[in-house]
Amino acid sequence: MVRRPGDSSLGTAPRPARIRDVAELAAVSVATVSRVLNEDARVDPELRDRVRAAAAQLDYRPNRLARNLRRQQMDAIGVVVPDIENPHFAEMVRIVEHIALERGHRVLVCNTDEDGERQASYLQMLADERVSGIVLSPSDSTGNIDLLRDLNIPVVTIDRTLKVGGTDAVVADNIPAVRAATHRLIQAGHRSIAFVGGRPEVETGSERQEGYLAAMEEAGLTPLLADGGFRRDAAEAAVTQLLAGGCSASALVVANNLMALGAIRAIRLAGARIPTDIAVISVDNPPWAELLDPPLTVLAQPIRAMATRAMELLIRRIGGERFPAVREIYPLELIIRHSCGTNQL
Amino acid sequence: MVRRPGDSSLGTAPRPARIRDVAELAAVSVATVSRVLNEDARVDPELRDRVRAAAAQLDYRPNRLARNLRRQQMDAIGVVVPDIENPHFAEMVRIVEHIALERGHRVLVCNTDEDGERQASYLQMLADERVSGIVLSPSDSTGNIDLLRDLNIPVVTIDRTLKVGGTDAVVADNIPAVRAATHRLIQAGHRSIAFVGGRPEVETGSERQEGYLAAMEEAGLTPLLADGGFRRDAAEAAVTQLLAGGCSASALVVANNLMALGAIRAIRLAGARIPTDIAVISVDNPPWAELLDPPLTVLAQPIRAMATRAMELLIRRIGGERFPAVREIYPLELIIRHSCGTNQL
DNA sequence: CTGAAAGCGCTTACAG
DNA sequence: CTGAAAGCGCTTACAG
Repeated sequence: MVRRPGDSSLGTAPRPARIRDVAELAAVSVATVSRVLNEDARVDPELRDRVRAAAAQLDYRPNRLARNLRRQQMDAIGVVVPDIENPHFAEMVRIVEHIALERGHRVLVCNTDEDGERQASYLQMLADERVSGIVLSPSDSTGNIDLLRDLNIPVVTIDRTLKVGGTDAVVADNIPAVRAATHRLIQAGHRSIAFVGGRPEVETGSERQEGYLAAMEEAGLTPLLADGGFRRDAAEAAVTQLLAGGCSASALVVANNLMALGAIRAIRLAGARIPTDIAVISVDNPPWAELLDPPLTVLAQPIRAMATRAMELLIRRIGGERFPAVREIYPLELIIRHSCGTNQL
Repeated sequence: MVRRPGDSSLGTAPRPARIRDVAELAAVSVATVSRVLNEDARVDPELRDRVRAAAAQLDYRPNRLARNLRRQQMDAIGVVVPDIENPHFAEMVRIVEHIALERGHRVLVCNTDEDGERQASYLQMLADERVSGIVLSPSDSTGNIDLLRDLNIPVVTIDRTLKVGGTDAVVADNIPAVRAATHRLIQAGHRSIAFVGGRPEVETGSERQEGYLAAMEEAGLTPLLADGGFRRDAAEAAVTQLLAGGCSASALVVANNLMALGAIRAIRLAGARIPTDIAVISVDNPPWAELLDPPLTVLAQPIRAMATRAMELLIRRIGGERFPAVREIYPLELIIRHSCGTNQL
């Protein structure tokens, strides 16, 4: 049994009006209704008003699912980040979203939780739903982008990028920044400096480690790597183990803000003091960094500029513009606070 | 001109295979292909294998947009939160997402940024796309849920709830918690206690304020309200103004963690010390609370339990289960650290 | 168990 | 400017 719009027997909600209902009420064709609603072609003003009135009267809302099928796209931008609990990415999402909404795009946020499989499945989903574009900060730099490319869905990567080329990338200049920071610790007299690293299989992880290693090597010092996997708890465990191992590290370079939290906690629990016993420098500048005890010395990333640029590129691609893939690199800023030893750097 | 699957002239990507192509290759009907792919009815094993082989050979992926239209739903759970940069909601999102994925649901995250209009437009979008259910933490408690109800899309609210009844709600027991915390400050000798509040038009905002007011009134003390709008910067400005106004507040009750950051910063900038000059208690227990200077006394919410319960309810609703709307209330836990004065409470 | 056919609700060449 | 009609790619009663 097919229910008609008017047919609202008690209990069940009335079936929503379809375009055909509007057409009938306005005494025009469905094509005309469609045109009016999409402000498409020039339609006779009188018909336009009739259609609008009919639509209003029936409380008509176009069925998006039908439109999606017909157009083979869902008209939204997907934002895929590795860890929504990381304030760095949370801020990025907010900025991207703000710009997208401003430009009339809807946005869908997906959190891959530093998991390659989840990334794959979310990208698959966004491809299946035919989003118009994707801002991706990969959990897995080997991520498969082919399906997106086949479907002509533009992707711009941000913060971290993909192994395969061909997509626009907006990244931070990690290597020199971490190298310089490590170098300054060395100049301040530190000889035993450990690196609390994030997943080396990801660009930011490997680059930050590389920067640290370069500085250590230049100074002829032995590097000391602790694996924090970009996560707070893992970093806490790694640093606890480091300290328990009788290691004599007098300084720590930490690869992101979540791990800084874990590292600091581990140091405290071990009864050591910052910066007296152990100096700390971390990447990222979350709002609480300056309020910590002691205030945290950081390498701040220009998230707003990066996110803005990424959206600019994506929107141009969505608009069909064609240009060679760009890779843009933004410098980090060293903000010296107290956790690295006052004014020592 | 219609392009056929095989027809991949240079340059353009080959059109993706459709169900009909699979059917032809496997020499069965499209109905059979559909059945095999949906593991629907019992299909003859031989046909099944043929279909699977054909699908694999053509690298067939069902067109989700067509399926969505046919089924009138997109098979995903929408998660709508007021502020993705607030670690409280970020954690909630992660837990909800984890459970959803575990149960085979895809998830779409939407951030309404404490904005009623954005909430309306995201709910509209999720309705239009026919998600199977929504976890909503409202930015605007007057939010319109009717369209969701008309479409039979279940909604459960979490943390904050809606004015209109009829939806399941999982909330924290804000009033007694804030009242008790305020009361303890009073017992510790404080007479001038200010409240840094979040948007009173939202449930958590009004309830926390109510708890504070109740305690003050019971003690015959004059309340002092500062509006922080649940935002860090606004709270910093409000507290700065409070202190500049020559107010003699010796303690602050802050309604969420973001505002605590702002309040602490304002106190520092004003040259006052915590807890000596001003004691601070805040709602929320983000990971950095214990690492602040001084460690922050907080009212912690059982986010995991709340999010888990919310998902349980939602999944039952999605499964078609019918039961009266529930409202579940979870207690907060007072965690005493140093920011309220050592052991004074 | 299997297939032919209807239909989900739009959009968009095509003709007039 | 307007309408009749085809078609987007599936799913699912219905018959056999």
